[in-house]
Amino acid sequence: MWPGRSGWSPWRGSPSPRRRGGTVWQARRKRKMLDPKQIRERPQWVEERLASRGGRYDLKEFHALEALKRKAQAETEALQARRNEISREVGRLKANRGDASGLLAEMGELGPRLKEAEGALRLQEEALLEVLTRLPNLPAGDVPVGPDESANVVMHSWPAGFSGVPPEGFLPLNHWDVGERLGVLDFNLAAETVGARFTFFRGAGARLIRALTSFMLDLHTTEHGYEEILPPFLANRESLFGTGQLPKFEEDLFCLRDDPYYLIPTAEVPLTNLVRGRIVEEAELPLKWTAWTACFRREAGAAGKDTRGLIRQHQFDKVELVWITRPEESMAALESLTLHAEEVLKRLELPFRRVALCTGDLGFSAAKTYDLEVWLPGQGRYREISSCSNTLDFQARRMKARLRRAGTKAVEPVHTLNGSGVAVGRALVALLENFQQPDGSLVIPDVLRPYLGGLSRLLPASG
RNA sequence: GGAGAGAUGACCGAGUGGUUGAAGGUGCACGCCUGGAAAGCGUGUGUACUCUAACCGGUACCAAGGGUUCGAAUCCCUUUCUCUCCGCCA
Repeated sequence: MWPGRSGWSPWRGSPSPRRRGGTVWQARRKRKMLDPKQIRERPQWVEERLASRGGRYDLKEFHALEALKRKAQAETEALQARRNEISREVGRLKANRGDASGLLAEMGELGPRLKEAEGALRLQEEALLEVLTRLPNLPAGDVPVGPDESANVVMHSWPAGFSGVPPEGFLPLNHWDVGERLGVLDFNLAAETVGARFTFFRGAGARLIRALTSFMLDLHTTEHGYEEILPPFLANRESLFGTGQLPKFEEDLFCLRDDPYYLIPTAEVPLTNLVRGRIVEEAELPLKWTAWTACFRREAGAAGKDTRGLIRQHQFDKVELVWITRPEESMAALESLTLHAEEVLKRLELPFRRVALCTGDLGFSAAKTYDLEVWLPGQGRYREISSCSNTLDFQARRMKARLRRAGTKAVEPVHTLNGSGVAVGRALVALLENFQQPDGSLVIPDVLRPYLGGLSRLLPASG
């Protein structure tokens, strides 16, 4: 998928990571989230779209700050223009042995004023950006409006006519009971070694994780046209800002103590940032990347939720899908990407449904999101196993990822999309709950058997 | 971790204080030429903010930040990254 002909590579010449907070802030000064012009020119429309997410987004502050900033900019630039003019004239006079003392005197008076103006402008810019970068993306026009997940809309289910009713007289167990009966999960050991929300996978459990991962990556690379990437599991502030985790959601991330790096919460971060700061030729799009990574999340706001089992862990494996597209094709790309994630579940024979998230349930960076929810018979309900989003140009603006139209000089932000294809830990959960047998064994779905040496069934651990 | 060398536009690569946003080349676009193409010739080709109805302008940006100076890509300091050698190491 690399445009090899042009020698384009995201690993060459990428911007330097920023270490200190101040430097990051500097770098951020030029970054946008929503298009500020749009906010200025269509304030009411923007405000309404934001309001549909729920919560309060007061744009009055933005407009006030923006006006102040532009005033400061005009003043500063007028002084700078005069400074440049004087410097040029001084140079000319000196070359001709003329007298520049009058100009130098003016400069002596202008210098401090300029310095002051520049400082004021800088403060205005920082204040403006502080507000701007914390505004979420605008929901797309076809996103159902609603306050929370209760207003999400089920698009379709698979397989058709699936009822979720288990066979007569069979009570499916929770996956943690199945996992412990099979001897493939050990939560206690993890609690001793690290703490809550970690797991040891053992024996066939560990191998199943690996099999699921390989199966997904193979599917996406050989049939869906993605290039496989194995990225670093750490990212710097700049990258996390680009995808929208920072500055607003710092408390959700694990941070290293002695280095300015964070553990990635999703491969979306390193993958999408492959185009950060780049201008991509139109002909190179779309770019489609897939990656397996571990993902790390503090789950700071989830105390007491899903405390048992694998559903909500601080570390989990995920296969991610990322597209970089031209603006006009991103909505079609979202459909393709979501179908690719659905294909994983179909081949694993896991019942699922697709849900369109409503405005109130959208993530910070997303303009439109489909969740795939897999059926968990042990819980008797559907649970999220994949989330596929189109961020439109939101992330692209933050990370200055642009495309140049063929045959023109014009550049514009690309569109970025991401989706799980799918969450590996939760896929194992679904496997354990859906393929458990009344006799305590676990049947292995056909597509995974080649990855497990032909193994077709796991038997309960003896003793 | 130690020593050294570097970081300039889509790419390569000049440039050590004064109309340099930046020579030259490549690439790209348009035109000429051609039956068509190649070659050749000519012209044009950064990003962002701001101003304007538009044209025309203004400002910033030569890794990042700070300093010296009337004036900095160019001098000084700090940081980051890259490369080479040494050390250490999966």
